[in-house]
Amino acid sequence: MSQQTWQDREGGQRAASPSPHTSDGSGESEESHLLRTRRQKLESLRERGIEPFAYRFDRTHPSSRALAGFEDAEAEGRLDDEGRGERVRVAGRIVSWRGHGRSAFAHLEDGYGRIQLYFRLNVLGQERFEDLELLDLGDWLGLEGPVFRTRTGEVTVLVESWTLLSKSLRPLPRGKEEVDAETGERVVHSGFADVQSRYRQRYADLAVNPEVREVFRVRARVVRSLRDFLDDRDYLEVETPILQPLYGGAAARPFTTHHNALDMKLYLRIADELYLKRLIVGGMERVYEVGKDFRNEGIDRSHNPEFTMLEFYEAFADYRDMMTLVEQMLERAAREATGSPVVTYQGTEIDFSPPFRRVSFVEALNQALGRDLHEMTDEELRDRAREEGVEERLEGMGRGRLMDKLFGALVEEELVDPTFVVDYPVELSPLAKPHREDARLTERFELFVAGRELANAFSELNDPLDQRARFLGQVQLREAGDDETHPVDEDYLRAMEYGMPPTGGVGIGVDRLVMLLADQPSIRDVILFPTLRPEEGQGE
RNA sequence: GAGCCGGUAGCUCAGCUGGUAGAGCAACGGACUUUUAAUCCGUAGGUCCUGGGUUCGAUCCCCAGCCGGCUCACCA
Repeated sequence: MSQQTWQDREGGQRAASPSPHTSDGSGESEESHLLRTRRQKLESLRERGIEPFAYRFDRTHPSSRALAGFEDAEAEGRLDDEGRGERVRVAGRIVSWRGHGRSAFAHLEDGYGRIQLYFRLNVLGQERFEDLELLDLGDWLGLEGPVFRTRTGEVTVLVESWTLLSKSLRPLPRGKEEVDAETGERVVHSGFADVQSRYRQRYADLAVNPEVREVFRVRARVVRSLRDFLDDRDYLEVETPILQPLYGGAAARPFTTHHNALDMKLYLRIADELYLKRLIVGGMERVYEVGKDFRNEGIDRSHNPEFTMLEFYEAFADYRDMMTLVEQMLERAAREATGSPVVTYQGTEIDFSPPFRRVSFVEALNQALGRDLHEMTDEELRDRAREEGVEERLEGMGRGRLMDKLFGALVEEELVDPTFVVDYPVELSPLAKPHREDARLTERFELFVAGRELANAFSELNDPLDQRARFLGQVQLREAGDDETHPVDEDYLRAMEYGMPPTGGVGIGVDRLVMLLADQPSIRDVILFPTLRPEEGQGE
């Protein structure tokens, strides 16, 4: 928003009828005015010999400890004659300011909370008190002084000296808030609410909305809990390629990129699966990986193009063993993230206490269809999918995908409490072992919670001949027009030919788990920097 | 992708049947040495998302587009 642009406009028809509020070429936007004012303060600070960007500060007390320390001292009668507790050195960002002539109150926010500051002319001296005029909301300050309690009862640092740690040159989009005297609720009078801006400028969102920081603390606890759970069971954490010459392990469209030196096309992985199972072949009996997968598909409140997946594989286990593991793992994650296995998600209680409900894929779908799936032709399935409002082009879609679409349309949203859907049709699961009792099915389960898929697992297919046949079946589907089929991976087949033990494997969508445990409605709320269209003038 | 809702000051939002915009907070100047949504006096700040159209006149009505949110459908 340059001055030039403004003048160009003023030169147009508007100039014919100038209003008293229209500036005459010296005009600048409010935003640039705010920025300019702060830069001028920065210059003034330097002129007064104050370095606006410090190197370090010795903090003795996080705000929370300064508050607690004073209250302890007060309770134990350790305050001095003037009612003051120990001297503290605190540091943080100025988030409110109330000037009173020869004194001023402010609030300082740090990573542990907030504490009030009290500045007085006769404590700081004329010069240092006047320097305060060059401070702004958002500045980082280090302060030293004794802690006391004000007449209105708030524990406060009486500032005896202060150091500017970093000058803020851009005002934070901070609103005002108060606590309702009657209800005790926090009322935000205005704030940083524009969803797009909050994701785009997550730094400002975090700075202004403390509850957002808490979401990401929960996220860290969840991920640590998952790792601890597996580490406790002698799993080894590994890292496998993100850049892959061939993608696989899921039905999804990949991102592609290019390596210049090798002059070759590379894919960003859509799943960790095939590499982790190669490790099982190699004798690493229990492995897991937490990392980003990338799928070149739509974005909505439960899908981000890059997302975090946990996959773990255990030799000598089958999918029933893995169900038990998943139950235990999620119960622990819920407890460690929220303190209870029962969490409230968007107003609905969800209980992660084992055992989870189990329903058969075919039975659940048969019930929803009112017919036996196995007696329906592909064409009947397609017609039914169309009736149920599946709006995709169904023509090239194989039988498996049709069933999956129908299941998604008819059954998934009913699955609120953690529910294992078990024994998927073989067409849907090219990497899963055939069911030991019904060759039309595979030993596979998906876990649904709150109507969304949270985990996917199977008794891993370890017969290389069967695996090759399944891959070839996928090729046929691709030729029929399905663009989310699994490609043939010869290297993976070679690995399996060396001999792969029976193995149970699980994939868990970590972002979605965090959504549940942090009670967040959108995946973007649990990803610090979600994928967004670039701002104007950036990117392509 | 479809439907609904929205885009006005740095932030949060008003703006009547069409007469070229207001408030609170933030900012700036002033008063105020225990305030806490501090208060009081004053000042400044706008491509009303973009482009067309209708009209004497459009923030407002019409059309198209861009961006976002929600709901529905789908890939974890």
